Amino acid sequence: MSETAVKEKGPGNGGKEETAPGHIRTRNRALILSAAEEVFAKQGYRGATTAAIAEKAGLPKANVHYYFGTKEALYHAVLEDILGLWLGELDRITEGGDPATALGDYIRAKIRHSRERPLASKVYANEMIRGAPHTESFLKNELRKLVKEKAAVLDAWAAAGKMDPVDPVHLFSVIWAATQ
Amino acid sequence: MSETAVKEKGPGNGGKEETAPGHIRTRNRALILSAAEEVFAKQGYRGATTAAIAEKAGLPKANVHYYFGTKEALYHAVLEDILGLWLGELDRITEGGDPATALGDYIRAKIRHSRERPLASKVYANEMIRGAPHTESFLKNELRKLVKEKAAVLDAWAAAGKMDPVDPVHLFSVIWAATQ
DNA sequence: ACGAAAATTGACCAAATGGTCAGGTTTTGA
DNA sequence: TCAAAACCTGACCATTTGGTCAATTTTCGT
Repeated sequence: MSETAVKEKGPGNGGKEETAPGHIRTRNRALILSAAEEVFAKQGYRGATTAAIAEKAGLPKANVHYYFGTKEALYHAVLEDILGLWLGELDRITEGGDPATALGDYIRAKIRHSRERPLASKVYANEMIRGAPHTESFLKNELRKLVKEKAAVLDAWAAAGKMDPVDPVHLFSVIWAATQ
Repeated sequence: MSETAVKEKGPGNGGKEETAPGHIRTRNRALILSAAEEVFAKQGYRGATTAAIAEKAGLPKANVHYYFGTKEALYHAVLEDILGLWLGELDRITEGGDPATALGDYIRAKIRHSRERPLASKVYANEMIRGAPHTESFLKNELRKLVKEKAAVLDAWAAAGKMDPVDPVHLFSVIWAATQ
């Protein structure tokens, strides 16, 4: 066919549109991550298929692999999103405060998150049922920095006699397990 | 090879052994169900493979299919075991008692079950995450009788003004969801 | 406008998996 | 003892699934 009007592309391109550099990458990754969260939540890791995720994202399967490589890596990315969000709430925990109050606040915030983003919560519930095979590696790598910060706070509290010493990784695991 | 001693069979056959009629069937089904519960618990429905279940049961895969037909049917049987156990505890719920006490007792018993048979609990946790696709059919078929009995009790309580009327299926679903 | 980089995707694989089956062995009941 | 029923299982098979690739188009920086 002779191509007369080959303009018109993906989703509703009116006239003006963002022209950011990595724009497409950003949008598609978000699209895929969102779809993946939903499918992983409902089907579990093995139950989720890259094809299903791709369809839900409105993209061909090969595109999913283009952006995330493997299913494993995609799952990893989804978990990173979730854990990052949950750990982000830890900002409020500082040496100044008191452990009981701070942790109480944190747990409340965490429960609110579970309500507001139930899919994320379900993904993590599945992860825990399987024995949380990725979580430890996470807290010791990607999120190590944040964990170390908060570990310092816990240590300070313990040193000040405000609480018993605990392993932060273990503490968060328990909290997350309890707030499913 | 010329076969000299073709005796010796499956698992450790010493000398004397049970001779019940359906003995083999009973033992192997139990073996498979137990293995299946473990694998379904840790891997979820899709994650569980019939090969893994067979290996854990110490039997060839074809044998698993011989006894249970399909993976779906095996999963169904595992769920039936679990739900039967949980509903069995309902014996204590009779019209004589008082709703708050009886349900309180039941919930306590249910929580104890979760502690004593964590695998069963995990299987059901997975089932609920996926939206409990089998549960409704269960309560309306295999376990219908028991459910109807208890529904009668609940109705009697409601009629006697001891409690608000509720749909029993919904009530149990909520309790089970809450006691994960 | 133009070449490089990024993005897209249909067509393929190899491996994994649920399931089948025919032929053989063991149990069981009479 | 003997035939029927139950049991066993290696070898297959069809489908599904994660993943790859090369050819093509689109976007981007200059």
